[in-house]
Amino acid sequence: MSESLLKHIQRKTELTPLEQEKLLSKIEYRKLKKKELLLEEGSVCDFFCFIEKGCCRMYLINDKGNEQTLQFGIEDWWIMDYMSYSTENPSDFYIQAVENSEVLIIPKNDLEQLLIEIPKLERYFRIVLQKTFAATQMRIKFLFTMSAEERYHHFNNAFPVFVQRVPQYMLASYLDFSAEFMSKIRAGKI
Amino acid sequence: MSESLLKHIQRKTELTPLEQEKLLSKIEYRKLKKKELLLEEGSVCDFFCFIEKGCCRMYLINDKGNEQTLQFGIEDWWIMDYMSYSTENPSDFYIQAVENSEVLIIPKNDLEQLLIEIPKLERYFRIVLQKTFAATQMRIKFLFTMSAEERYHHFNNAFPVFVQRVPQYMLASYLDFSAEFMSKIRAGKI
DNA sequence: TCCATTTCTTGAAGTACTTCAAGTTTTTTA
DNA sequence: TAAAAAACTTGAAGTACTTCAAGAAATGGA
Repeated sequence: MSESLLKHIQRKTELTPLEQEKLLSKIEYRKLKKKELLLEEGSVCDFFCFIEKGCCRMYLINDKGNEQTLQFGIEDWWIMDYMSYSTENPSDFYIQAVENSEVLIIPKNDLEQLLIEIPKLERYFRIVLQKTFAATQMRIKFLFTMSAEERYHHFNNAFPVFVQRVPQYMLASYLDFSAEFMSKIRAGKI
Repeated sequence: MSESLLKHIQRKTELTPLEQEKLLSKIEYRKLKKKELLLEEGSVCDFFCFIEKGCCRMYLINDKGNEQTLQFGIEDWWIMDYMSYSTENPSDFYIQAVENSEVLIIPKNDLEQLLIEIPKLERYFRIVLQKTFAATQMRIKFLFTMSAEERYHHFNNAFPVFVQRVPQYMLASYLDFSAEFMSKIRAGKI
């Protein structure tokens, strides 16, 4: 427990044993059952969340009452509502375990303190965020340039294992089309 | 020149005069004429770019030969292709001055060195990236939940001054609809 | 100040999706 | 291991856009 986060950090920067200990002392380990919520619409996202095992997603419920998935996260990814974290306004989103999962939570107050006490963490998060944003720029490119069917096939090719792990209706909304349309694409009826 | 970047950094972390000097020695100041390109599809984005004055955009040319704007940047924003920067693969994008602009360029090699020599810069970029990503999460929310007309009105309300500065057809593609549809929305014909 | 270029507008026709409703299959739980 | 819940499928009807083509208006450069 917490091994995977330390490893992930160690791949980008080296923490001393003391720094590791300091970090670990602020981390809350949590098991989430499938479908369990880590964040609900209306509450403030006052933490960073690292996924050790399993799969989580961030979603919202739209005007028509349907869920739309904005992000997925699996092992070694961080998942949170950055806007709510930064402004401390209530979140528009839910964060939910898609599978039984194990996550590490760092409360905002602790994290902000840790970043001051362990400047190497700044480097770690800078690198993580830079990669995350790079991936998001590409995602927007795909959303802008590909048809629904193209997005499905592209995602399927790029992350075949991942596609097995999540229900199709969640993937459909992540790719920004309806679950029914996903069915038709898969059946080759398009 | 370069004052605005130092100020921007100083709002988030304090650099010593020596650190400031070190940073400035690696910065290339560039004036861009309206329409001038800073990055072209096919070349590697091997720099970070800070906008001191003016307005730039990142766009691509799609299958049909149309430009689609993925990002805008104005004073005090960074604009680049993070994926190309990180992988050093050729970019899919163009970065272009929308107005006559003044930008600061930090070449990748220099920046990576600076980040090691001046750890406080890690903090600065971590904060910048965190804000940028927060804004992008909201943008995806808007793209997913709002109609074209709603996106237009929302953007207009949120950034009225900015809307004056860019041609409508660029804004239309940024909001992910056609220039013609933008015209119809504005004319109230929808 | 005039010509060229860029940007914006309009309407008509087409299309890539969505929505709805109902039924089927798969998975989970007791 | 049966019942309940969740996930997937199908077809028909609707709609929010796009595309095309042509012209009008605004802007920029010599």
